[in-house]
Amino acid sequence: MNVNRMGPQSQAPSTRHLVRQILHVDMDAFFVSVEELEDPSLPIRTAKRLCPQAIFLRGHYERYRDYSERLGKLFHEFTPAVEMVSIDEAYLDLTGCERLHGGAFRAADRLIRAVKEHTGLSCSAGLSTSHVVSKIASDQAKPHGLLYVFGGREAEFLAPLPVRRMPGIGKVTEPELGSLGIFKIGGIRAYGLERLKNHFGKYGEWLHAKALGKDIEAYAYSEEPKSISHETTFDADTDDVEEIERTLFSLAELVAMRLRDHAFFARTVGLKLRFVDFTTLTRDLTLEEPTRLDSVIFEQVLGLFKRAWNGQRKIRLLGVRTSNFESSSFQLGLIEAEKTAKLTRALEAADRLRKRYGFETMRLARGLDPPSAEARKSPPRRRFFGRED
DNA sequence: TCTGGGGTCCTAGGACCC
DNA sequence: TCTGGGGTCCTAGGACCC
Repeated sequence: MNVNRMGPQSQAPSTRHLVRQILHVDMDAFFVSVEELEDPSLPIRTAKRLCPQAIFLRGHYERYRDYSERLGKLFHEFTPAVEMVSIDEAYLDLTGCERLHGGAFRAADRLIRAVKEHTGLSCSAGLSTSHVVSKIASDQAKPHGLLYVFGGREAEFLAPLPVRRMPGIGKVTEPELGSLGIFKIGGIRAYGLERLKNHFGKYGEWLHAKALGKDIEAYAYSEEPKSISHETTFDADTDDVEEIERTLFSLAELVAMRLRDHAFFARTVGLKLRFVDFTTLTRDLTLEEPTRLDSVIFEQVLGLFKRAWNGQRKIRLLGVRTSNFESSSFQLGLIEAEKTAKLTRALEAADRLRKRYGFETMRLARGLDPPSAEARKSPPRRRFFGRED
């Protein structure tokens, strides 16, 4: 393992004064590595080189999630303060782990070895006093390395790096900074807080703090999602109303299922439309009555769609989004409440079947494809229980 | 690179209220 | 009647991330 250190080449640092020690762990080529483990015969490097997106798109999400969960468990053996921020990435707060692990640096080193040992996967990690710096450090440490940035040396570590390395600076902000003569992270700091604020508003403050290696937001990572959405791009652009409605219904089903899974009611439902020419629009609607029912979401989104589309331009992509969650619905009239509860129970039963046998086993009539000429002649395929194989 | 799907956060304007 | 200022909620869009 490559062990790089920023700062004095002395021994591993002490956490005696309880300086915050944030570790960012990032898996190396996660999807590809999992595939290799599962099927070593796969000439995956060649495939990846030829077609970098293919593996990701056709990937095995279940498989990746399994590995991700195993990693999460392993991380928890080091500290209870684990934030999985994506399927292959986590922050661990190692502050004050002196007694248990002999210091954050040693813990980080052991963690990287443990990941390899227990899952066969390799990862990289950055350790510092803040989330931003650790994130950038883990990136610098790749592959299979650990980079520690000593407390007090954060800004110095960041200064020579190109601005694009900073998470939160993308393809729009990079040239904008460039037009101000700022190319390195150190340049952000040198430009000065006031001028940054004049130019970028609140984002200017954010930039300045990040350039010094400081976390600006509390990083209060919440387990609960703020929005749930599904979208799909058609194989061929379409203006076929039936196909559009069928698709919206399917998307509404997927979204509603996940709402019930989280025990959420959504107050706001939204539509996303992308036309042939790639122009994209969104429409939101806030309901009086929060919902988690497929049919309600579908009806509302369909309404939005009808108002937003004049039938002129063909459609490339449709999306259904819900947000503004509440944990319970408003008080309904007694009869209404009973109906809704019944319907919800039925849908939840359907959700359980779907989980067990796959989403396709249980579809409401609206979302199903129309029967093909073949199917109309022959007996219908059974879609309720189990698969046919 | 002719462009997939799931998210987060921010801004800005308008409606509405006091 | 015209005027002010502040606050909240809603909606649309955009930048960015993995």
